[in-house]
Amino acid sequence: MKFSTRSRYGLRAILDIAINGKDKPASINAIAERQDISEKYLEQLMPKLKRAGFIESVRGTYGGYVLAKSPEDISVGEVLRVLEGPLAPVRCIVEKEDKRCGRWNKCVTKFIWAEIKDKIEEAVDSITLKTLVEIYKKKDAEKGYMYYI
Amino acid sequence: MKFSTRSRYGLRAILDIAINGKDKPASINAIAERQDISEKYLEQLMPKLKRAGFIESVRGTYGGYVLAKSPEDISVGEVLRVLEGPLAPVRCIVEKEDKRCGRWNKCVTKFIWAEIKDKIEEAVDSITLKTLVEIYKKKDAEKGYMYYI
DNA sequence: TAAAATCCTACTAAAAAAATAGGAATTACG
DNA sequence: CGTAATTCCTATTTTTTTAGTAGGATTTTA
Repeated sequence: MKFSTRSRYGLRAILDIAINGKDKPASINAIAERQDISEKYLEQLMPKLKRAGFIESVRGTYGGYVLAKSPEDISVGEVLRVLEGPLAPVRCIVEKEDKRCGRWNKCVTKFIWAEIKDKIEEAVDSITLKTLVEIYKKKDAEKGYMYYI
Repeated sequence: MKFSTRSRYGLRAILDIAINGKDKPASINAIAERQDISEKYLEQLMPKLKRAGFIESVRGTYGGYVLAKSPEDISVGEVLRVLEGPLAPVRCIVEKEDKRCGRWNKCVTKFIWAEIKDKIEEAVDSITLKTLVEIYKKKDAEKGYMYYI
C-alpha cells in the first residue's frame, strides 16, 4: 500500500516545473539534479505527464518542460492517476464487470475498498499544484532557504 | 498503491473465522476452500493474526482458529496494519527522524502523503469485523444465498 | 556544424510478492 | 496405542513488478 517512486518522482518533477519552469523551460537534467532523481528514469516519466496534458515540451538547446495549464487547474489526484493508475486499493473495484472475480456479487470486503478509494480521492482531488507551490513559497520566505519539493 | 493479496486474503480469512468459527474452530483447509485461497499460503498468514491477538488456534484433530476477541473489538484498520504494515502511502512519513531522507525538512509533498494516510485511517479504523459480519448476514437473508467474504 | 536538449524503445537488475514444499509437533478418537 | 487431522515452522522457488541503464534518432539554437 505504497506509492511507487514513479509517482513520487513524477509529482516532485511536475512541482519542480511549476516552480522553476516559469521564465524558461525546466530541463530533465536540471530537474533531476535538483530533485536527486536518475536522469534517465525521469526521462521516462515525462511523456506520461505530457500525454496527459499537464506539461508541454520544448525541444533543442535551452529546451525543457513548462506547465501546459495553470497550477490551480492541475490537481494532485489527476497527476497521481496518470502515474499510478486508478487510486483504488484493490483492482476489482475499478474493473469492468466482465473482469471481476467470481465472488463479486457476494463480496463483503468490497465495501471497505470502495470507501478507502473515496477517502483517498477526497484527499488528492482537493489539492492542486497551486496550493503546493504556495506552501513552498511560504516556507521559503519563512525559513530563508530554498525549499525543495 | 494496491493492497497485496496478503492483506486481502488475510482480511477475508479473519472474516471467515468470525462467521464460520463460532461453534467449532475454522480450519485452514476449510477457510482456504471457502475463500479459494492457496492453503499453504494462507497457512503463513495465520501466525501474523495470531501473534497480533486477533485469533486463537486449536491444534490437533478438529482444530483450527477462533476469534480471540469479539468482532466489535477488531477493526479493519488493525488487521490491515498487521498484514500490511503502516497504512502510509510513502515510507518516510512513518519513519523515525534518523531514517528520513535528506530533503525531509524542505519537503512539500509530505503534506499530501500525511493527509492521504489520515484519510485511509479514517476509513479503516471506523469499521469493525462486527459491521462486516452484519452486512454479510443482511445480504445473506435478503438474497437467500450464502454470502462469501 | 556543434552542442544541448527531447524522444523513443529496448534491455537488465533488483526487489517484492506469491506460491510451493516438507516435515515436526499436537490432539482427538477408534 | 496408532492413525488421521490438524497447527506450526521455516526454507526454497517462481513470478511479477519496479527501478534503473543504454544508446541512438531527432530537433533546435547559436
